[in-house]
Amino acid sequence: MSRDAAGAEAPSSTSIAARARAAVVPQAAGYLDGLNPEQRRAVEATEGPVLVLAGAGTGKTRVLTTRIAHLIAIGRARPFDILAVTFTNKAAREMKERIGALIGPAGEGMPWLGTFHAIGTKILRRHAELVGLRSDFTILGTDDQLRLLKQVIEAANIDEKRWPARGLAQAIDGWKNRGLAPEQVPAGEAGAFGFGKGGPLYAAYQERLRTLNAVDFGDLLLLCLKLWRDHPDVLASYQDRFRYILVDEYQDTNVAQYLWLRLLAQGRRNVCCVGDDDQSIYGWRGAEVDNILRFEHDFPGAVVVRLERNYRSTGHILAAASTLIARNEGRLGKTLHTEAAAGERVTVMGAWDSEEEARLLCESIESMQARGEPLSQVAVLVRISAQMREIEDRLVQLGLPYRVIGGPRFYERAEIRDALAYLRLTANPADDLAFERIINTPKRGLGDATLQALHGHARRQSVPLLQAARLIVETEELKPKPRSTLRALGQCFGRWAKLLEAQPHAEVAQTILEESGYTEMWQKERTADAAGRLENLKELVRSLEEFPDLPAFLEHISLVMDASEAEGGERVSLMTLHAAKGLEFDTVFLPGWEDGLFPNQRAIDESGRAGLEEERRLAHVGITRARKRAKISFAVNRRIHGLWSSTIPSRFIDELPESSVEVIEAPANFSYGPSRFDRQPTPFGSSYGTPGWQRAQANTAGQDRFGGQDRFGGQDRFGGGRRGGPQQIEGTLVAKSTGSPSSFAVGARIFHTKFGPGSVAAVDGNKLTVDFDKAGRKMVLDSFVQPA
DNA sequence: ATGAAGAAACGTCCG
DNA sequence: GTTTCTTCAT
Repeated sequence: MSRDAAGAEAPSSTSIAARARAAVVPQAAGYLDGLNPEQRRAVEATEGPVLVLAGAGTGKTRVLTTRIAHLIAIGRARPFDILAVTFTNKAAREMKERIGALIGPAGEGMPWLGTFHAIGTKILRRHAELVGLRSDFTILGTDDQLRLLKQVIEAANIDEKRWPARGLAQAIDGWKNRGLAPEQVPAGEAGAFGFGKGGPLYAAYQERLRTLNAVDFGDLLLLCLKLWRDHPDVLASYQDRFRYILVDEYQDTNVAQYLWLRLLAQGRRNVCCVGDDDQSIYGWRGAEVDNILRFEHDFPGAVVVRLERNYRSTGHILAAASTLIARNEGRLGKTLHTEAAAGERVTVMGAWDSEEEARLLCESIESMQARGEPLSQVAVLVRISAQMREIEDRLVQLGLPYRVIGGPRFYERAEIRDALAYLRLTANPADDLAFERIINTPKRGLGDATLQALHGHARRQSVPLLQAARLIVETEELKPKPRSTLRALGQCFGRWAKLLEAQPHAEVAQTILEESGYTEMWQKERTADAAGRLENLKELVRSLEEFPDLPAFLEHISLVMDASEAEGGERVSLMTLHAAKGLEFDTVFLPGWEDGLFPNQRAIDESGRAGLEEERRLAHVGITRARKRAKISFAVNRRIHGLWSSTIPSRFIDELPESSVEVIEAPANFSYGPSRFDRQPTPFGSSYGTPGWQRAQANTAGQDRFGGQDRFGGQDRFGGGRRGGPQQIEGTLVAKSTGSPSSFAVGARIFHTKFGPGSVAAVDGNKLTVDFDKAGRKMVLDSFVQPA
């Protein structure tokens, strides 16, 4: 009551009492100020299920954080009564900060704000015994998972060449994403891998995990489900504990996460999901758009709030994005609007090939820089990372500083994983995977033969590898040299473990890395990146200091994927469209809008219309990253898998509203001459989108007059090469790929290891267009197929 | 055990 | 075409 009054008083900050109160609880006052009516509704609808459909740039995080602040401020919940789940650590961190800013230190203690995985871990550690684990279980990263799967496959006597561990990992992840334990996998699917052994292999893998006292990422959720199903009392305690549940990015939840949430939400039913069906771009990772589309059905009586007022982009940008996304059928429907000015139109520009596209794009950035635009407000968003190289090359040439966002993650780097393996093994001598990783890193002469012997010994004595090493050196099984090396290694780990009790763990880590010879290994290597690796190791030791002890650090590191990249600096940002979600920039370049690349052919092949719609959402995400300028471009020729092929402008370009788009002609360039646009599509007002045009385009493309890479050969080549060109280029390509044209004829029956049987629909040199019985139409190289 | 040559991938990527 | 992994030979 009195708190509500305080809220109402807040606007009249002239009152002495209000000012005095604000000095004590400064953030409690006025946190609702500045919310628009819809946002306010989303914040104040505290009871029962709520779905907040938050379009791009509509203040989603603000609603989420204000809602939490509100729940605490009006006394509905204490910080530890609230479960708030996000997908990424970054989002969780951000939310913590913003809540802190709203309600002060009171918000610091939100123990249940975190990623699905972090919270799952926390719950599992408390009840590990109930699902057959010890509470100090280790969490396996992707690389460990793969190594383990390889062992499982070999143990089952299956040819790992034919059935790579990667494929099994994908299948298992897929099952886990759908909440399926080995015995729940549908019979039809279980046979999909390794001559019908997919199911048993999954079971064997889980068995191995159990004996290693380890879990993978999927298990963090799956085992929670098992725990709750087998122990209703435990479930009830959590249902009771979480008075309010909030979920960020609900459109990205997979089935397992959905089940996890639903079990918890069945308690008090105060669940608030925030998301945007138009920004669901992780279907290939198991996300189910359906979860958000079905929310009202799953939670009857749900309040649905739409946030459609956009605070980020100008009118034209919003119009372009909205018109585009309106083509999707599977959506709840929102229309973004803004009070901002119309601003600049979205530009669309064609380039001759990807190299020219990169050049024009970077020159455009350069001139923006000259006009005084900060580079930190410029981003280039590509569909696939392979597009990055050409753009990077160009940026380097022009001397424009840039950074790549979402590159290899810190923890995934080899040196970090090696170092972590040392730390893991010190903390947990039973960590066999860590042992295998470092037994011969740095090289110390312990090769396959030694490892084999160790494995045998470990199995016979049923002890972990490190323990086996200590035992085996007392026998005659090994030759003298490896025996003494191994003895020394075993003693090292014993010593380090003791040291851990006596010294600060960061110092011990430093000692471990030095005494093991690991740092020395990189110091001796004089390659360009060795220095960077040593720097990363230092960073690792430094970050260790932020944790109370080594186990806490190891847990953190296994859950935290990205060491937050050093922000700031005047740099152009380069990233994939996926990595761009949640970010915004004044100017956004969107290159590579070509059918096949974007929308990506594979997405369409594998998921049909759903795939196309996801690609369209990706386009929508791309455009809505821009505050002031969105610049789309495409190339007419692009090298795909090393072969030059002609491309067609993305169908998405045609779907943009003409009134918000401006078609830019590439600046005239000496190497082309005035006739360059003769064969260039004019994106608007012509019929280039028609099948006929596309066929015409595809046909001429087969006989390109000049190969992209030779374009700069000068006017001589351009003028003279017009007639002689085609043969020359064709010849080069064929010679470089296989040496002979395809021996397959149209109509021939073939077999492809990945796609199975099919019949040849078209032949182009050594490229075949094949209609596969199962996989549909695909382009493949003839060297990958054999006669059926 | 280490380097060179050959083969295969090459879609997006969080925890 | 480029990169990365594997395999083979030394």
